[in-house]
Amino acid sequence: MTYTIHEVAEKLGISTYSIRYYNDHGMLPFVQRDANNNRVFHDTDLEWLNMIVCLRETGMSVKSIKHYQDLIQEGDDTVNERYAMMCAQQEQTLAEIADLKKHLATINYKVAHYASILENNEPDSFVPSNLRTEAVGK
Amino acid sequence: MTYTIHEVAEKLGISTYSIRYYNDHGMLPFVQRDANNNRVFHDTDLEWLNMIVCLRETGMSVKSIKHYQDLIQEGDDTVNERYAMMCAQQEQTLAEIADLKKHLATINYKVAHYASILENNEPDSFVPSNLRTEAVGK
DNA sequence: ACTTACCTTCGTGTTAGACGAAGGCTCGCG
DNA sequence: CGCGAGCCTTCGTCTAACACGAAGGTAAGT
Repeated sequence: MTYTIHEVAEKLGISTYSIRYYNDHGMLPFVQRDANNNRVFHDTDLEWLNMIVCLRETGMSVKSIKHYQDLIQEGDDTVNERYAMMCAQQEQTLAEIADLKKHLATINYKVAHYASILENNEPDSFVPSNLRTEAVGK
Repeated sequence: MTYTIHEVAEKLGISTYSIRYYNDHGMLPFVQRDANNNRVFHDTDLEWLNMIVCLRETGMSVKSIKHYQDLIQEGDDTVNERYAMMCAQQEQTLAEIADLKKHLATINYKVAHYASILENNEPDSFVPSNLRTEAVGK
């Protein structure tokens, strides 16, 4: 099964620009071409692209992903480093999730605050400054 | 209690560049100055900065945060819109957490994969291509 | 007097693309 | 046969949200 660049873009929810970008920057090597020089994507390419998307969305830089890809090319001697990279990514992602949850709590508080104002039709201004009521509660 | 820009930067874990940037771009108005024109931050400023950090880290653009700040300035008529903004942010953050968790599962899989290779001292290459073994398993 | 810490404006660099322009293939359609 | 569609290339500009250095200035602390 093969795919065009547009099919891949739609399947993975990314733009054709990004795909070309990843390909041009060595993160997605071995993409074949047809007689007209058009990129031809196989399922393994899709899997790799999926991994790229995963790493990007968890905050890994393009440069590091390229390095990771290079390590894979270099073979089994690099398993240690690859392992370390994935562990680091794992930790970082856990930390980011924790961070987001903390921020979510703040946002939830704001939502509740506004909801109560709207429900009670009770204007927010029994204190002089808006700043006061807008302060982030504990 | 007042703080210098450096104290605030350290307290909130952001750079003085960012603070000046936020201040210059209208997200953090009302920051006072002393006789030497140095910024003087009060606790309400810290609270606001904290909110800015929260919104930024959950993906809101500087432009939108500025808009949110403008809405607050405009007073109680804008509570509806502010409520909508926070709800949107809430949803978006929930979605991002879900996304990260999904990606984390992929990364966990990789970590386990490498860990098993390293534990068994079993090289990864009983198949010809590295690509095969590097493919993201379901 | 000197260092330090702050201020200003100006300008460049960075990342990860998004996007348009120009120029050039090739395919299928009428 | 000519057309448009879809792909390709290179080149180049644009964006967000800062990061950072330079230059030039003020003011306080030692």
